Amino acid sequence: MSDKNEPVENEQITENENDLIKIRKEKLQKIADLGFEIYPSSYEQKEAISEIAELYSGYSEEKLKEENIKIKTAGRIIGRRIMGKTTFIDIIDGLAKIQIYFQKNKLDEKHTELLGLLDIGDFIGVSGELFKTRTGELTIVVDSFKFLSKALRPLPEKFHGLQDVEARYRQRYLDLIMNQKSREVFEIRSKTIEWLRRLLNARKFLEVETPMMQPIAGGAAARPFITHHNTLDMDLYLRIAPELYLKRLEVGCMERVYEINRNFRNEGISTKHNPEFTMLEFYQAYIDYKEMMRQTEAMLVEVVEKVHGTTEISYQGKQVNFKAPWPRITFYDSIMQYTGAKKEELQSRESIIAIAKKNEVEFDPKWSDIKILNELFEKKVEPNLFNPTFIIDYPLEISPLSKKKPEDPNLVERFELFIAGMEIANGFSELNDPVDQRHRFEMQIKEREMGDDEAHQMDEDYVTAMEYGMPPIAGEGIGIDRLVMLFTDRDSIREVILFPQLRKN
RNA sequence: GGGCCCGUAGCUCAGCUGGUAGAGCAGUGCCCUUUUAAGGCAUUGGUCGAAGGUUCGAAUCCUUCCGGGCUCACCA
Repeated sequence: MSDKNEPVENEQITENENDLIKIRKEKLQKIADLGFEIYPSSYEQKEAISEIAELYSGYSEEKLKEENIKIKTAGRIIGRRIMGKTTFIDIIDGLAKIQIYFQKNKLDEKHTELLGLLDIGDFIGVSGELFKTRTGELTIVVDSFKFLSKALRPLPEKFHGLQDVEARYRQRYLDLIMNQKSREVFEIRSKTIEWLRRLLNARKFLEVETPMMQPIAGGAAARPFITHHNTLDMDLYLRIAPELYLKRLEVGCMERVYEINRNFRNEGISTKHNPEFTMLEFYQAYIDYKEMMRQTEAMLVEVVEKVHGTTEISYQGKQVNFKAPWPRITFYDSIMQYTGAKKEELQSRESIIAIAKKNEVEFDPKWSDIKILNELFEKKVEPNLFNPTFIIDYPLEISPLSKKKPEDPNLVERFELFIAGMEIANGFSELNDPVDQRHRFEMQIKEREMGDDEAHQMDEDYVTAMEYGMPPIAGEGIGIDRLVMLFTDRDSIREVILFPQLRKN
């Protein structure tokens, strides 16, 4: 913190320390006084605890005795049972736990003292033979051990673990030590992303990285974060989507590209929204949104199978069946289906308002017809879409970057994928007509002038790129955090993000 | 941002129709060579989120602020 080494500061730290920390510091000093290195730099060739468990837990007591299996491993102490001349210690390496058995008559005087100076939370390296205790637990009986690092602060309680939600998010490291479930969430998160990458790579997609700091924040309807570059003396926006850059790459004949990274949206925080969130966006030339849906379906089914081992998962007490094919329902049909409205009732403003009232969906009279329809969709349709469902053919007005349907220019070739009532993906046949694109941006600018600060800005540079010629493309964004929520049965996005955004404390 | 709920020992929690703070775990000391939420005996530890107010007296009642959870609004 300070490079001045002011004694005042040291005193303050000491004053703030409670006895538990003081005692642990004294123990560390005693360990040093005994001649042990207190922060040694390595403990090499150690075996993973999870691998030891995997390899040998099936062995019988007799077999272990015969084979004299020597083990060297290391980890953090999370439990200790002292019984006079013997001590049992549990250590973990993040994936698994193993029991270590110390016998005083096998240790020299210095190591006996060292054993007494260990605390829960400390790191040790041990070597010894494997055996099974009376109760059948795989255990290492120590013939030597090494002190590796000290925990000056005590870990949370062993039985209840760390329950305080705020502490679990702010001090995620403690959550990961104490709560195996939490650790598993991030294993599944990693696996999910790994499999998405593998499947895309197998389909000859190229992984790319496009700017996270952009002069115009485009590609989605959202308020951006603003930042400033000092040397260039210019304001930049943290990206709300990589979309317009990835499509510039399509102009550059990169036919299949994808990017997995963070987007930033300066909006409300909730159990389903973190200001920074992870999206997979991918674009493929020469296909349309229908083919994109087929590929999405195939890919997600495979990811679920790889990550979960089955296509049926349980989410918040309900079953979600990923088995293909997934239903495709048009935006308007879905509203009719769940509100009981007839087709002609969705045509005029009066009847749309009547439908909203009949379905007890609140709206602002200033809203456009489309916005009221969208509200009907979100309130009456979305919560019912539990098994994976594609909603297709959205109104033009809310889709400024997608291609019109040839047979109905008021609709676009767009789909959104809903699972467990959550929007998981959004994709469309990409608009590649630069004249139409400029016109759409102009429509958005009008929206912006009417007070919608989430409406899209004009991006001349993007239109210019398109004027050089853009092939037919379909593109899609998949919300990784929400997908992981599904796979881990979590109802809050904060449970699947290691360090979710919180107020400063 | 609105509504409801929460903040007490390192951790998990009691105590809250006002009388000045408790338990379990962790810690410390002693006993214990197959325990596993080990056990037994003893024991340390608290600006009761912060600041005001009411009161003879506030962890408890009131106000404001800080932090969190759920929810509504906005969004993915």
